Amino acid sequence: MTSEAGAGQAKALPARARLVDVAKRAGVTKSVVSRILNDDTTLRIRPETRERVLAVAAELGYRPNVTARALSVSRTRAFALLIPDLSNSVYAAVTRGAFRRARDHGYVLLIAEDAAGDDDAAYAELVTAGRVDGLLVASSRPEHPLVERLLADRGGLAHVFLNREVQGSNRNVGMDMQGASALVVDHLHDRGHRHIGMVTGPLDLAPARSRLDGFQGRLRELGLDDTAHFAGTFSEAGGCAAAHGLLDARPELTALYASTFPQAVGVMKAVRDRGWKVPADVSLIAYDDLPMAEFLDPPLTTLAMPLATLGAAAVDALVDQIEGRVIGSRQVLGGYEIVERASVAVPRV
Amino acid sequence: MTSEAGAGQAKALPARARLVDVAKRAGVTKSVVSRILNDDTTLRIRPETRERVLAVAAELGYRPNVTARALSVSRTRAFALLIPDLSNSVYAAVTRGAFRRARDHGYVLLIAEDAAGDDDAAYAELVTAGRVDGLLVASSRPEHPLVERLLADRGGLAHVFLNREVQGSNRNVGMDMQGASALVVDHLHDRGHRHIGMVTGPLDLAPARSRLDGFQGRLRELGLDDTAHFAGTFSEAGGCAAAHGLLDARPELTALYASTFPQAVGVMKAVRDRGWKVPADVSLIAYDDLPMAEFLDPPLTTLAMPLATLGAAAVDALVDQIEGRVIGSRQVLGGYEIVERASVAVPRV
DNA sequence: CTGAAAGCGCTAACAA
DNA sequence: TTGTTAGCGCTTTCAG
Repeated sequence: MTSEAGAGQAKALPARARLVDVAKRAGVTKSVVSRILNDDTTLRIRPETRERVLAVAAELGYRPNVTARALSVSRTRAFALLIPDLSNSVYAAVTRGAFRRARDHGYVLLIAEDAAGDDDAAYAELVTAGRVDGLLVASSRPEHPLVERLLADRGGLAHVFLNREVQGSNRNVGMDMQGASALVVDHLHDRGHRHIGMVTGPLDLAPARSRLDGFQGRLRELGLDDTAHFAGTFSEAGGCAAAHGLLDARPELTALYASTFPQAVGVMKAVRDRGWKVPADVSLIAYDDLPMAEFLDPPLTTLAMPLATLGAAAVDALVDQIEGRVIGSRQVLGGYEIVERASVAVPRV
Repeated sequence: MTSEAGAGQAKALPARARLVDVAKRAGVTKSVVSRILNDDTTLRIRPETRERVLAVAAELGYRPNVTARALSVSRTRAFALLIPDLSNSVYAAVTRGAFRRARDHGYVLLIAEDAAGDDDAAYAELVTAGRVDGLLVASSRPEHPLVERLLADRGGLAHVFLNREVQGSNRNVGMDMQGASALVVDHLHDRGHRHIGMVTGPLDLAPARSRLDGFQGRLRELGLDDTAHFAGTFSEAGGCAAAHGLLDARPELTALYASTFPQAVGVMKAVRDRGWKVPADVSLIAYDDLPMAEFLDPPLTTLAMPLATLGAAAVDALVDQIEGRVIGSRQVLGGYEIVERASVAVPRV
């Protein structure tokens, strides 16, 4: 056992060393230690003193108390990432990217589920209570009370919107969902498909809308019909229902693009329900890639998006905002690709 | 610079009201307001004063600064839930249960991914830095550095282990995985199966072991062979490989029990690989239920576990620990059930 | 019934 | 090159 804290406390546990403990033991004052540890550049100090302080800090296993520091500088060095649905695996990648980057910037990333129904529970607990310096909002609910609050309260809390366009917020960070969706169309077109339909998300959600725009845009450029699409919730059930609706209305379709992985799973069920087969009767591509894709029947061809990069970019934007640098929307360019598996084939005859 | 705040700052934003602001406006002192707001029972105060204070607090939208409070009482009123893999949807339910209960107890729940490879990043950031009062450890890694740290550092940070047995920790909170696994066996047995195999997780992980124990125990009670099991990682790939291994060695098996939802998806692929069908050739049940189960082919029969209850129970245990009440391991009893879909049939002939 | 004051652990002017 | 001191916003004895 090392440190053993300090003097002979009766039967106290080896309490955590404080700044003052380090200072005393090193024969200097708190402020010196503080400045050394935070490597204050304006500090002129004798190298030996610095060494001594550093040594003592290490010996005592000193770790600053973030609470005290936060109170002092009114900065918590924590961000919160609000995600709408924890059970959606896709957010895991975003989270990891964001977490690492935050760490590099010296921030912790707290994850919170911003579930509908909980109202602004997460917001209230974290933000209003002053636990974080900034917010990464990945929620896609359109009339989210939080959004209005954030927008109204300019100059208030730093924040960015992730993967969605909040009009006039000037704080959106996104990926090129449109370009990626166009790539899906190209992929299908290259393999001979001329009747392509899309299962979208609820069209009042910006991300759903963007994917559709990219899809339709390329279709038009290609001189193809762009009217075959049907909305469903972002879930297996939503995908299933939408696929049925779409296929009922447009039996000529030979390929489908699902806006979401779970929706794609629902689509697969829908085509089975109709006694069809993927890809013999309809080809299918899903937005977002997950390990599970490989194990579906057939293995699902997907569009892998640069999720971790998105998370990291969002953190960068937030840090820029906090440190008073430029604030503005940004996009992570490229980084997406089709991962071919077996759900796409040439169109049936 | 003094406190000042309230006074005529040049172009200051409507800064957040502090305790002292409320106090001044109500014509009392900080301490009174503090005691009223925290409803200190030892406080004897004139009802009208109390009303006035409450009114002013509401009017000013006063929200205590948690940082300051934390520094003062050395309690953050936050817990961290460490989960091993954010992309595993199963944790979402645990998280929700824990979050709500924590809220009821007046705590926020911070979620962190305790990924292998990040080493103890999450631990260091949250715990060592003193951001939380307690830890809910759902990680299942066996030789986790964190576990040893927690165990060694008794009297240190409050913590519970969720859904796993850490020997001698006396801080485990779990579900009846054994009873649930026995129920799976019964379900299969009732439908005529006599040759039942199990795809387990890595057997050095306690949760994997418990499920196997329950499975084997009931098999033995039923006078059946209990030796058909094969381990794989907790993933689609692991399930697939294990199923192949198991079926190669034991072709007589007519039913399989997968320890995990992703594994079950892998198992389904394995049986397809072999040109077999679920459930005609082999029946299949998965531990854990997810919405997706309904949409697989065939819809997967699952064992739904009381995940939210587990999360809540873990929080209760943690709170008990912190408030100096009994500490001890506990189990949430029952709460599990088979949700029948279409992956179980009578044994092939 | 209410106020004064000390202090939680740290940072940051300002002195020396 | 280092020390002093005044807070950050809140809780909590202890007085009055």
